[in-house]
Amino acid sequence: MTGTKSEAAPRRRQRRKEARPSEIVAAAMAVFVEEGFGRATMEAVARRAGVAKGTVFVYFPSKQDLFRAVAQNVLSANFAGFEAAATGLDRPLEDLIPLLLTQAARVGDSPIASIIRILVAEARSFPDLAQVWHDEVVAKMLGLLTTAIARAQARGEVRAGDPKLYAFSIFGPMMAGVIFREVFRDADAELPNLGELAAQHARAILDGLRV
Amino acid sequence: MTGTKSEAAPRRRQRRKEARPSEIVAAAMAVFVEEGFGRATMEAVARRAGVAKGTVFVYFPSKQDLFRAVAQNVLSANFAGFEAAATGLDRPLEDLIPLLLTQAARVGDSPIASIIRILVAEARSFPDLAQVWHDEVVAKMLGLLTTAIARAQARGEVRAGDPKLYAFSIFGPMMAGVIFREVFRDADAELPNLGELAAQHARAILDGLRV
DNA sequence: GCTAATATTGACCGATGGGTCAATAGCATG
DNA sequence: CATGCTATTGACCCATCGGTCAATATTAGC
Repeated sequence: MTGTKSEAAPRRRQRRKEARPSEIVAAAMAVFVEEGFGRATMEAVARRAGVAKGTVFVYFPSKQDLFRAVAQNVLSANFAGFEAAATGLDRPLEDLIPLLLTQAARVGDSPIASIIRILVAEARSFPDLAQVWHDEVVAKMLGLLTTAIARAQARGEVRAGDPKLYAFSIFGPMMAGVIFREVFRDADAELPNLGELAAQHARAILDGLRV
Repeated sequence: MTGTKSEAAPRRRQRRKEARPSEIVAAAMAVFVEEGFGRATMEAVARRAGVAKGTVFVYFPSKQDLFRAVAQNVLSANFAGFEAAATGLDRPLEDLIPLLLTQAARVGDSPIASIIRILVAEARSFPDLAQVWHDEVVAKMLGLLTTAIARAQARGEVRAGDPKLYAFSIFGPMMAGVIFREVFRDADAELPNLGELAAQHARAILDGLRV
């Protein structure tokens, strides 16, 4: 920022109305991931986006709105595949569960994990965001899985029990693993390998659910 | 807070050096639980403790230190029982797992759940706290469980596989349930019953782990 | 080029809240 | 009751940061 006499010295201003929002959202995601919501500043977001602070407020009326946009963006971009992946609700759980858990394992190293952490942290401060997140992502996935389990029960493949709670039995360890890695990434801790966890847990829980 | 003409109107000041720290920690816990770390103010903590803001700073040099004290207090108070409960490492997993999961279910409605949420949220901001939490609580419990599983494997009761990852298979769903309830408590969502989850998951995962 | 329209800027504002400290009130001691 | 010690107070300080807006640079149209 200081020294080095300015490299290439491009125009200081540039009007690119179309590109701004996505650029700002991308910058905001990076800052939120690094700093969390509380410590992240709009100034930092602006700097990262190569833009003045005022510009950010032109496109996003408040910090909360910006955060909403980031969350929306990340979630829609990365969870879209899930629904498609699980369309075959009637396929045997032997196929569905490993598929879902492998998908979940990929989440571990993506920005989604950080966004999830922040959402967990700030759910109380953004009740409506928590609601949207629940309705658009969590309830859908949970519903999908629950339905698949219920059908497997109807086919006599899975033991009796509340299918919704079985859904927790299935994805819970992955969620725990993702959060564990998020929280203790910088601590001196042995982090679980999510791929192995997915494979091993899939085998165990499948056997456990059988009649 | 206003009105009602002041009840009992006791002395405005009172010197109780011994009692202050614990009172302040208790008040801080309530405020942190309600507001989260970011939104909690030292003023609110002081008011809740029936004390001036300056007094809080006499006993806790900074907001971070206060938070540290709260976390330390909650964790040590409530997780002490776990170790004792799991002393019988060689008891069959059929006993140990339901015991642990039932314990975990109790966590769901205690302040621990909120503190855990905040710790998850702020782990990046308090690296040393995350380290302590890991070393004092998480690693211990995980180690206990891992050892128990490894011994069960040695006895031929549990299938092959990484015992540490099996530990995630066991407690992961409970953690997911606790966090789910924390995050969506105020959302329009159906919250899982932790007691039922503990019982049902214990049965399923025990069967799944068998050779 | 000239001009109108507007995207962009960054200095500025006001509120918030962590942290300080000189003054003060309660207590112990003789 | 006087006195010294100190626990307690709350007014104050000031850095931070979300948010505003009049000025300005850039672009498009003619």
